[in-house]
Amino acid sequence: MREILRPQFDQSLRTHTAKRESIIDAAANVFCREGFSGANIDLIAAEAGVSRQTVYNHHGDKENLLSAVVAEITERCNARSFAVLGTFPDHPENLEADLVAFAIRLNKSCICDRDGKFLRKLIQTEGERNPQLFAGWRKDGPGKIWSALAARFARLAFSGHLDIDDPDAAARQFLALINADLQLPMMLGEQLSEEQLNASATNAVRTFLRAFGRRADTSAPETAKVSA
Amino acid sequence: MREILRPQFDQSLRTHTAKRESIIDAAANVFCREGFSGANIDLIAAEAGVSRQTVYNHHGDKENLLSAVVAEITERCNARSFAVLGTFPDHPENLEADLVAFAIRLNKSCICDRDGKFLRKLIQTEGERNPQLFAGWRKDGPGKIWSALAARFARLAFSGHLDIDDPDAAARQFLALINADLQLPMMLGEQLSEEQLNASATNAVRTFLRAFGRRADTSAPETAKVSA
DNA sequence: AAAAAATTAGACACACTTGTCTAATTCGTC
DNA sequence: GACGAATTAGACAAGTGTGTCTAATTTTTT
Repeated sequence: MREILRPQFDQSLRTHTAKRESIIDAAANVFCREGFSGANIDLIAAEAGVSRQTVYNHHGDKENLLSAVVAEITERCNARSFAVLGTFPDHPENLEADLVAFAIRLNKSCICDRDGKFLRKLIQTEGERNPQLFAGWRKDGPGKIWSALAARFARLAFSGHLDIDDPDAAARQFLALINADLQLPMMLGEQLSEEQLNASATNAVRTFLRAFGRRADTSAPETAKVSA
Repeated sequence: MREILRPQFDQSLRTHTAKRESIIDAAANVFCREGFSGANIDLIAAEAGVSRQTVYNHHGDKENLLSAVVAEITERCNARSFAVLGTFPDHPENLEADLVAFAIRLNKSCICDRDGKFLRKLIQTEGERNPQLFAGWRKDGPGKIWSALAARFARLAFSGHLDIDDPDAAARQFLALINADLQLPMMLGEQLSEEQLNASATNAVRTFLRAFGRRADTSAPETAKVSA
């Protein structure tokens, strides 16, 4: 039933999966724009450049198509989040600048991009009606990312760069702060400019460091090299 | 055509407006649960305890009903927000405790309540398709509330209770912080417990004051009167 | 080139929803 | 009790969307 018996030439496989991708992509766009009830399979098919029957051949019914879309986007989103998490400044040269750059990366590629927007929107519209649809997201998404980020902050605290009591809370607050200025435009579906992303991250990190930065760093920068 | 010629006895008016309220209320619930496309007028009528025809008599078509619902909820939500804003601790006895209590009030009656949830959800689902539907909310809602809150913080800074450069940014960040821990459960439609609200506000205010509290207060409280 | 598989357009049945209409009924007012 | 307005249940037409089916066509493999 799955993609079987197609080992020798991948020409068809390529177009086959290309169509599959195309359908998922179009479905994501339409679901995101119109919601589940408002989404029209004919429109999805047209937008994907395939016939309606092909959509049904690939994914069964509408519910199933939604599941496939959510699974796909969740996976992409999580992968990108962890990739960005890997660029966390564990050994910062300039803590403020490094955290700002990290925040911008995080916002750009995980929160403000099409997939992030799609997931937020869909979780809010369909999350209550269909909770197990997002069980995977819930499990591997925010939970793991938050604690991973908390671990990074804890390490920065241990190495003397930050002064943090509760790393988990600090991680959540860091994420909340870097999105503070973007919430409203994102809700209204506006496209965020480079300047907005920059300003938001800068504001956020400045406040974050006012709260969690080493007090010594502000008054005596030459005595910064302290702990191992 | 409007509600005219009904001055003498308000019995009928009461039931009339009671039905109107009931319809708006039911419609809000159903729109919120199912989205606009998914909402079913028959279901709204049933949930309001009236016949379908009565719904049409009161509000015309579905689009119109949505407008009425949004207008009603927006008004309620804004009114409540400004009411809570009136309880801001302008002359705090215990700044931390007062801000925590204020944050809890704000979350409880403006953000985590049914109306707040409804507005967020609906703005995200219908805001892009129908922006002028939320023009009123946009104009009188967050914009005014944010600047009003910023003015309060500016006053606290002026009176020496806080150390704030940019009151607007501080206000946005305050709001972001007090919601940091509630975002996820709210997205998933979970009911928030008293403990969660409490902990979220406490965490947020602690961080907010670490960032914007008078530095002097921690080390040398007697030299607090500085700036003019 | 032939066989097998996938895709396509179109028709189709079925269900659902919206918004209107009508006739009967309830309700408040006089 | 009688009148008028509002409400109700139900039928109704029109439109829309889903999911299936078929026959023709294209694409891929042998």
